[in-house]
Amino acid sequence: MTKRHAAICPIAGFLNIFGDAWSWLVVRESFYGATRFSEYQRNTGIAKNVLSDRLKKLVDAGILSKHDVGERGSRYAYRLTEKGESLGTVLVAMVQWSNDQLFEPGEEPVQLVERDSGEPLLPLTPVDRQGRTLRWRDVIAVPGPGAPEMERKPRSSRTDEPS
Amino acid sequence: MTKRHAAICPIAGFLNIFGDAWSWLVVRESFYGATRFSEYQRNTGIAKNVLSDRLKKLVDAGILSKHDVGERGSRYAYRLTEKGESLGTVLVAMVQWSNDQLFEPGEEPVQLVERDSGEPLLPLTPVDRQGRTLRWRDVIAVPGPGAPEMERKPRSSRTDEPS
DNA sequence: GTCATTTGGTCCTAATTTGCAACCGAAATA
DNA sequence: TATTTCGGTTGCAAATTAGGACCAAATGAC
Repeated sequence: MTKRHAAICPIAGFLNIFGDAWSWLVVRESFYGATRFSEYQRNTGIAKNVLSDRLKKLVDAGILSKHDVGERGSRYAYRLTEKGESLGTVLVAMVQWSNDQLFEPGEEPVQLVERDSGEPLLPLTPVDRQGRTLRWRDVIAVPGPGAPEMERKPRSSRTDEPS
Repeated sequence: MTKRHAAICPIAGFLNIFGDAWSWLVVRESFYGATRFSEYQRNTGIAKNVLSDRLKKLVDAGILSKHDVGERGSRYAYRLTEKGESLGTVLVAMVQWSNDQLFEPGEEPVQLVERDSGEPLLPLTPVDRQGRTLRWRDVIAVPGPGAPEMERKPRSSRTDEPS
């Protein structure tokens, strides 16, 4: 994928890496333990040429790393980097949203739990520096230190042209 | 977008709605306060026919609702539904990841803060039912009550053919 | 040593999706 | 009555995707 979105916005930056039908499914498979080309292909059904392209791009983006494993033939393993592992938050947020909004209670195909106890996770919740739980409606986005000179009005808009 | 991913996985379900270059940017604009066709178009640079298509699909998916606003001419306003508002968690997770991994410290273009105090949010953190903070590496996905009969081995794989 | 098999791709073509520009109808406004 | 604005639709060229054929390297079987 060519860079489509101006990188002046964290969401645009995120979508430049993951804003297509397949890249995030590859990330999911990596979290579920897939490492091999054929494994990604079987589990996602993605076309080989597209998978090849996506793996290259995820490696370029520093999400996955590619390792030569000396088994018979030319074999490689893809693994999540630290940068890739740190996507766990986003993955969990997506799974919780889908479980809540896309499936009936009791019909969730996947559940998130603590490894040892099997305890389910509570919904992710915003917390401030004092440790106080916030309501989502009280969380807002404001221009950060690296914001372009023309600042965004709270809850208003500004341009984000594709390149 | 036709349904590409089998809906047996929350991530696949999520990507069936948001797995393209533009839909999530429309969601972002909605969170930032955009309501009008022309506003989405200006702020994202998306082509009109594609925007028209994406808005229809987001309305169909129950993420946005379309309202006839009786201003001059035929004018409509799109607004996030409750289902749409509940995507805030995912949006925040994405923004936090991007700020951490895509920008240098001090270069973040957007910051998440508590509305009244201006306090920055802490990173989203998993918590169990006892209120204990968990480490991400201890959070795992297990088959849920609606899992297909063949169960997924922990951190292993299973098929997810596109339709 | 030779043959077959597996993995991890590349290449080609057809179908689909996108970007872009032109056009259009309804309602207000001049 | 003519003009403007909004929210689209339509048509076309360009880019991207899906699907299949093909292929090289490395091993194991014979």
